[in-house]
Amino acid sequence: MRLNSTSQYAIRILSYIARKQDEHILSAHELSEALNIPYKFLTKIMTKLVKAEFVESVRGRDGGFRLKDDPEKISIDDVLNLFNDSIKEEQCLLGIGACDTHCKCAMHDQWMKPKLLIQKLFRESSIKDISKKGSKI
Amino acid sequence: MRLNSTSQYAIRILSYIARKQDEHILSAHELSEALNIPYKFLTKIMTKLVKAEFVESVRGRDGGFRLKDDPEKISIDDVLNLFNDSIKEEQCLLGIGACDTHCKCAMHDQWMKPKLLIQKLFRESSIKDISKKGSKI
DNA sequence: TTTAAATTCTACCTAAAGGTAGTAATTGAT
DNA sequence: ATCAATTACTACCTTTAGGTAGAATTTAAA
Ligand code: SF4
Ligand code: SF4
Repeated sequence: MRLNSTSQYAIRILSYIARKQDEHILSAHELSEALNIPYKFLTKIMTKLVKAEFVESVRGRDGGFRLKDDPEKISIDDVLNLFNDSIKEEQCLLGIGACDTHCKCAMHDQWMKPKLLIQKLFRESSIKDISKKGSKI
Repeated sequence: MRLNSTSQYAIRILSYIARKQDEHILSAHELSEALNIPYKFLTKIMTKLVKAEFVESVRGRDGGFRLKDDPEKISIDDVLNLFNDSIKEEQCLLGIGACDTHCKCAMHDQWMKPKLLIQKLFRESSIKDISKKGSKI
């Protein structure tokens, strides 16, 4: 019952870039060290973020990464979707799925509340929100 | 962001046994077919449930499984704990952990609400609750 | 006492997540 | 032109979750 590591890394990466990119462009080495993410694994995530057009890369010496869009335009849910890790409408607690109002497990209704809260949290939080000064990434 | 298959299976198994055990003892074959869980995988889960003393087994011909305790005494959280799948106090959204009130990510406070709701749901729901007639398992 | 239906044990297999290694390509600075 | 710092690409490795196979053990009934 947790986000997978790759999604967690991706959110922290984007958030860190958002916070620092006005000072200087961010290299994979800096990101790896600052965020304590294995370098080789980080570069793998970066190429996914580049292909998904969340960030754009500058190759060659003095290269690095910067956000392609404004950080308030990227929601957490957008990022999670890239890694198949968001909470979908049909998300089921017991893995049966496709139940309806007449036939459902006893936990279904209680499961809706936290589920909707999490969906809302992911959809309404942007990378800008979580990159605010003073907050941990 | 979901329960692992093994936990889901275990909850459904216990719930099914709770509902049917007054009629007859439940064999692995019946459970496997009724719940659509691969037979060999189910028997593996059953031995864990036996060792954890959620169910007791009757070996040999006409054997099977029955609950060891009253179904209202087994909470969903108890079951999830057996499979390292419950939501812990320190459960973190971004995987950084060990943050405090002064230093936390921007999502921490919003994450508390759904997290507490889910904890409550798991702790206050028993196998009896979810095995009620008319509800899917 | 044999048989068949059941659980239990040990060992293995497969797929996915998480992570690593090495090399090629790009590019600014010297 | 060369070099060093950088991203991009391809391929592999390790761990964990999920699942399978087969034989051993137990027991009620014929
Ligand atoms: S009723 Fe229960 S089993 Fe059915 S879809 Fe909802 S959570 Fe899943
Ligand atoms: S503040 Fe954020 S990163 Fe820190 S423990 Fe809470 S959820 Fe995790």
